[in-house]
Amino acid sequence: MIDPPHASAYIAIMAAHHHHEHAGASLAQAAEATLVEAGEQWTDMRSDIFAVLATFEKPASAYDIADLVSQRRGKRVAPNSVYRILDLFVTTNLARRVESANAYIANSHPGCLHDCIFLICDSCGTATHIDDDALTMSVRAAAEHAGFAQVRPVIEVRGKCADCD
Amino acid sequence: MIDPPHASAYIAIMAAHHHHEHAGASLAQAAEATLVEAGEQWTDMRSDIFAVLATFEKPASAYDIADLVSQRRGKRVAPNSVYRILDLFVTTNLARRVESANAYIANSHPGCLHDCIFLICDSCGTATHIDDDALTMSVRAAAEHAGFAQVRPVIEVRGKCADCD
DNA sequence: TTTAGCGATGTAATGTTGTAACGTGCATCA
DNA sequence: TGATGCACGTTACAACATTACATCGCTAAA
Repeated sequence: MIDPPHASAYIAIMAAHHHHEHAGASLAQAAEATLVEAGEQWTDMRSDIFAVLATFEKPASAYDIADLVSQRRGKRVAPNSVYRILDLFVTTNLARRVESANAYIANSHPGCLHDCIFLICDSCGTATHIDDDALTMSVRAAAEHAGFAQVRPVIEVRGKCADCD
Repeated sequence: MIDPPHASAYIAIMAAHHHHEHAGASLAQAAEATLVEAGEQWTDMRSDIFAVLATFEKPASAYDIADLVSQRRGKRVAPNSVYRILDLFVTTNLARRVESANAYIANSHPGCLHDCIFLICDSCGTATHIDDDALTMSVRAAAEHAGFAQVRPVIEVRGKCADCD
């Protein structure tokens, strides 16, 4: 009477569900296109912040980003400004906030919107993500069944990654 | 080839899976028993902090708790002390940290350990939780499949609750 | 060509959340 | 009675986030 875990289901999905995993310049281009598509401007500041964010493979705090962008520009950029732009990125799906790390990470496939599941290593801090729409849809369904609307799932898993284990 | 959402599955579980939902004095007793069981002391300070935490129906920040406990005792209790005890509560499963709110909430059924899914209303801040072991096990399985160990899922859903919707 | 409006960014201050380091009091037990 | 261990106190600070307001540059209407 209790469903088995969905391991087999998500393997099938991972195989079935292909989308572009951008990196480097390709990613920046995709990000720019997405922002413009959303009616927003792709400014130097936004470009720099996205570039810095994209270099991280672990979630980056707004302050980390502020420091690096400051270096890059030879002029102090206040956390404030970074937050503004990160918020924009999050709302336009160019970046994600990792709640359990108070930090942000670039979305490697902007334009393609779905909930994703982050895996964050407690040792090395690196984050990967997996896309399992069946699973995230189930979480949404459960929340909606409980009377929630305008649902935004936050699904993160802390643990030890394969390298650190 | 893609599993349907598990709405029906979790309904079955909610019906099948009964455990005590404590409240008030009963909850405090259960908390005390659990702490002692874990080889820890149930001190006045811990009792006060748990009592204050349990009065909230929305996640409470360590600072909120510090203020109320300070009032209750007529003497300033530093956030520091509150954090120490909250950490203890979290490790002993008397309380949970709500990552997306940087806050804590009493576990209404300590002793019964499983991952739970929090629903937090963006309007009124109230939090409820649902227990869907099939779903949380699936999340665990997905993370483990990706090579993660010592997995600790963080599953929270932000949205509008039925009252605020 | 001014100038009013608007969006993006700068600046400063402040608020909130979380930790580190070290000291004190108190119980237990050799 | 002195050593040990644990709980808690105190202070300082680090990290994360927001608010309010100023400035800059572009563009569109006067």
